[in-house]
Amino acid sequence: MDKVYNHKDVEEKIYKVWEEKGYFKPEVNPKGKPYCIILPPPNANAPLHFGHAMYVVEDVLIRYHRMLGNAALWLPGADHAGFETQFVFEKKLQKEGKSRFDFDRNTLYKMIWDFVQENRGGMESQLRRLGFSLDWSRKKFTLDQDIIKIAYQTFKKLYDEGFIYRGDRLVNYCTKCGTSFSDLEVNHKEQKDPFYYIKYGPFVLATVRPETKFGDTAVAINPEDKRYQKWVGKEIEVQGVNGKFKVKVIADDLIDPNFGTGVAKVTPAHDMKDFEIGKKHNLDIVQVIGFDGKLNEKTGKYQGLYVRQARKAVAEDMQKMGLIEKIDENYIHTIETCYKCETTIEPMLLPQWFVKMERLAKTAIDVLKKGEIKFHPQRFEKTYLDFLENIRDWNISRQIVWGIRIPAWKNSKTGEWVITEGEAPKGESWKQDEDTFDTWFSSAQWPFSTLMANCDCDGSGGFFDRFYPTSVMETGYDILRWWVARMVMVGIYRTGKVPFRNVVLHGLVNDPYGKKMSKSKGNAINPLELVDQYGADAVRFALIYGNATGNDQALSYPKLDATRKFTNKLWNMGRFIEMNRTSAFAKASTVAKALADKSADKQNSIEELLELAKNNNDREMIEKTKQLTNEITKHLESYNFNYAAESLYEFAWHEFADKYIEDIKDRLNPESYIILNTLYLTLLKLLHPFMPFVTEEIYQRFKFGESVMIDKWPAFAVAKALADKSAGKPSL
RNA sequence: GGACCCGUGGCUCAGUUGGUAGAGCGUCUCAUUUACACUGAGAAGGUCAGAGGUUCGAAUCCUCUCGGGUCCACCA
Repeated sequence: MDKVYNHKDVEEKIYKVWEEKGYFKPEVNPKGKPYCIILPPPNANAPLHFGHAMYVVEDVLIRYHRMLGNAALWLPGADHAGFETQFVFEKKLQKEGKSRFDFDRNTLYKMIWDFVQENRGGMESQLRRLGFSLDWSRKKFTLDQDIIKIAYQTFKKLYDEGFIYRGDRLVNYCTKCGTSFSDLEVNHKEQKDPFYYIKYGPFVLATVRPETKFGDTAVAINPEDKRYQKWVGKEIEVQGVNGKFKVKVIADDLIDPNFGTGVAKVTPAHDMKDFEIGKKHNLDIVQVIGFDGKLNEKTGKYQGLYVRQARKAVAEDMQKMGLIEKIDENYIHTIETCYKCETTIEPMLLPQWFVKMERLAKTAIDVLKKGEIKFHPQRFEKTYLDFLENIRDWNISRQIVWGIRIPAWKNSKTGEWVITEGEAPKGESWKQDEDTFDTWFSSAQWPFSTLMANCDCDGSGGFFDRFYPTSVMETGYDILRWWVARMVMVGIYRTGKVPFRNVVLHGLVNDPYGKKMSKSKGNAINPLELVDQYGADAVRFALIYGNATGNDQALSYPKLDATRKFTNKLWNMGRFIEMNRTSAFAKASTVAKALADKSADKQNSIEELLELAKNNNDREMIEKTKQLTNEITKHLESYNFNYAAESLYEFAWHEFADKYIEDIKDRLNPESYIILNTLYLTLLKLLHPFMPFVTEEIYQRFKFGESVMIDKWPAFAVAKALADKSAGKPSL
């Protein structure tokens, strides 16, 4: 063995062998209990960011369970990331002086498809570099035909059972991106805007949006408000910039009598709350802003102006006409913006496909309360419940082409809608809806759709039957609502079972100064650069060590240095043991020599070793290793990865190397050597889920090519040894 | 407006059911050329943000305050 461990000589070579030998497949343990994690599918089009490196937690779990003898399946995939990807692609088009409107739907789709295919391999090879033991033979893409088919079936089932409606409802619309969004995709931002107190018939009312006045169809007050009660039910005449108009005065308790003047104009077509009021009171809905973000023909001379321009123009004209009583210039309120381009969201009346969420949410709440699903750390249950208990219907239509086109056909003659599993209805005059599904609609089905779309090639039944519900869903807490909660709802709906038993959430990896990494800020660090520099094992260990599950962490170079040194320490412990092999047996009997050849590397149970050990320090070390094994097992079972990593680090370095090896140096004999060797191999096994490469490299050198990856977890070995013993098999 | 997280030695963070404060890096002293200088032995360094409470005992539980961050929210 070389003096220094060099990860560059080891990692790619080992990964290749693992993959070629099929070690990533659950078939490695054909009779094992199924254990399954579905990888949160990264965006097929984008390189990995640091969040993805946190999937190391999943690899730790998978490797641990594989060593326990489970049929461990970690299923990879890629997400088409509908809107995200189309957004990136449109930017590229823009640079070339083109726009999406220059192409028809199919051409555009094909162009994005090719664009994604070009970039797709990058993400997969990056996951390999991190050592992730993913079963690549089972990988899926959200736009695979079989996955699409399953999404269609789910949509149809939802439709047939009354969960889907086409809503004439206000949606969050970004006039720049040209699509609507779900409520989750909208950001809220505080902003200072002029607050106009305008004369409105007999009233004065406050508004930030005088330009929507053309769409007013009522004036509202609180029913308890004595000041204005006499006007309720009456029609009033209002002087506007385009002449006089009449509106009704209504009473609604959504109006806060203490806000502004206690009077509000109601513009159902352009305000979420006004829309609610309008529905209750059967008000007309008059749209005055178009999908291009400009005022329309109903606004007279203001037609063609963008909202901001129109606001200014209308306010100035009102000022001239003496219709403004005062302007509060320091009014701070919250506006909605597009999470992608930051344009102010315009609530728009646009028929969209909605999923009724209330009943679905209830099932997802129930499974948590019944304990069928558990969160680690538990505090995230609160976020989950908060979302589900206040859920609103989910707009799943997007006005983009990159995605799964909604399988809904409208009859142009009758206006009737037909939902299918993808095939066009028979007969003429059917036209398919132009919209595609929200990406999260297909992502929400990922645990079951990936498993349904995988057949089990040994003929023992479908993957779905075998691996669903999956064991663990591990992802960043930032997509708990977007993804985890929706997977639970849709999973239960479609299959009758929870999609996973445990949810493990990891935190964000921030830059070394604790700031969120982002491409636009220029502080994003590519995880692969660190893998090059420190080795995958060190990067993996650094992400787990010293950071409680679910907490954010700042990337730390000193920590990476420490973990890299740790890989070298492990290597040199091995080097010491290897170098002393011959000398330890030099004066030994023939039996001992035989052990030196092969049997010294044999898996021994702790109990067998204790029988062998005559030296008290050896006996103590055996006990300590046994304790460590139990401790690590316990920590992994409770998802306390950092405890496990810390215990391993402390034990390996300061107990095993600093004390035990130093002590044993001067008294090596065949017995003590066997103990040393066995305990060291045990340690490698315990470390393997965390540091797969260095442990594998050493293990294979010690065990003549046998792989630690598919060897058994020490606790298992202990139990097995005990069983063998009671069955009368000889020890050693 | 609501919720959550964080505030522990110079820095980054652990601290698992409450039981005399821990790690890595950094600093200082010493040792050794050793399996490993990507080393070993040892040292200094913390009123655990602040205040109050529960308790025999609180970094840990409760209340409040201050500071940093995140998420949710239809006040026109």
